[in-house]
Amino acid sequence: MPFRKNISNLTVQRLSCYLRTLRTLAENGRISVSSGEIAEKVGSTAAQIRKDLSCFGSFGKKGHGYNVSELITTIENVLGLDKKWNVALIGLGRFGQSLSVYKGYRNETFDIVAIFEKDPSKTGKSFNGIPVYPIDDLAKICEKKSIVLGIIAVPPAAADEVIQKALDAGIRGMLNFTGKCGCQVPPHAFVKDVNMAAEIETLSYYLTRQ
Amino acid sequence: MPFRKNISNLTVQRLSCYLRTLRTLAENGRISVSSGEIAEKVGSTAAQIRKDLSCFGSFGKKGHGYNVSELITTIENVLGLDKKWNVALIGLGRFGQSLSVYKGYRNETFDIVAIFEKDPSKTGKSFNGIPVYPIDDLAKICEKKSIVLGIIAVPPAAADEVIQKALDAGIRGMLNFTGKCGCQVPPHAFVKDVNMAAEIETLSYYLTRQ
DNA sequence: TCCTGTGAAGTTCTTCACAGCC
DNA sequence: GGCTGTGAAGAACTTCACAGGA
Repeated sequence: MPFRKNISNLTVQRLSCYLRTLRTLAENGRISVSSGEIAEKVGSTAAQIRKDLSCFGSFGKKGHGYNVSELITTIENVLGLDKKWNVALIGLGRFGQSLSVYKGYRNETFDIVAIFEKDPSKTGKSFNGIPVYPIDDLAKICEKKSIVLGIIAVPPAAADEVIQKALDAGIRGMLNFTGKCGCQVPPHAFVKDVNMAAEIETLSYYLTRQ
Repeated sequence: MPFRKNISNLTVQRLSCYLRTLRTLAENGRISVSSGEIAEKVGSTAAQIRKDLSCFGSFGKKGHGYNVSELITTIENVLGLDKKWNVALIGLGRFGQSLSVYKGYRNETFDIVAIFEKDPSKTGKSFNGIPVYPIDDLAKICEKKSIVLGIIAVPPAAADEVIQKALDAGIRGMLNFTGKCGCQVPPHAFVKDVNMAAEIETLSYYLTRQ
């Protein structure tokens, strides 16, 4: 994979969105697509799409656009989706429970293979077919199951402590649903804050100031 | 509220994060706080905090920092959180069900007062204490209950149609959990895409390319 | 003619650095 | 001394515009 430029954070996020659109196109039997058409479907501009795609090579055909299946393969490869990621869910409260059943991501790529929970009454059994372990077993199980991704769904007050435990267990990427934002991690690790309160408060702002 | 500058999208999102930190400080009895301390807690820089706050006035005390409770009140006012928003949840599949019980946002500000669902076997009763209506009643109920915010939790293929219905019903702000991104809406309306697949795929990228 | 790929220009966002005030 | 508020500088991102290939 020729990485001709640094791919920015924003570009990475958009690639994921392009990918979804391309998969839909592929399901509908489409062979090729132009940057303008992708732009229309994802609510962006043709120039933005081309700039983003140009970060990792030139494989469009001038005058004809991009080959849909080739572009899907390329983006999957860039994003590292061409392998399977074992994921740990930490926290089996109400939101953790719902995340364990939510399949918004592709199961063949991201698979929750272990759940960790503090409350001993919940551990030692399965939830939704996934074994539930005490949180103290994090390091042991993560190593055994090759887990490097985590979904953190504990209360905000426990966020820092749990994230630290996850780091110690070798988890290097986390989706943080705790609501606590900006938790510090070392440079080799990544935490993405997913914050529904912030999202809905942003809407409140726009509806108020308009 | 003196709006001295346009507040950018990014600033608005950060305000929400500052607010959460400030509330925690207030609960701990803190009276004042410096931009540097907020920055440390949210993982940002002091200059960024000051720039963001300067958008809507100057109320820090030089040499002393900001008054915590005053800043909370101001940010709540800026974000429009000083009133109650009635919210509609559209889609009562598994993820919709979990969103209806998830209280990641403040209930005194955002209150789900109606659920809408296509499947007639689910309508006409309550779920988690919230009445479930057929989706065709959207306009009628939204007007009756003064609903202008919506949480969309239907399958991606239905996203465009449901968002259009919500717009027609007078809903002007939506959290879009469908996974379909970039749905077009008129300029007076706002859709925020919340995309767990994109978030986790971004992590995959960073762990792969490192 | 159509559409890509890409420098250049334009815009937006962040960081710097310091005057000013407590 | 400590910390805010803010122009100015710098960095990052987006859009423009056009050369060039199919």
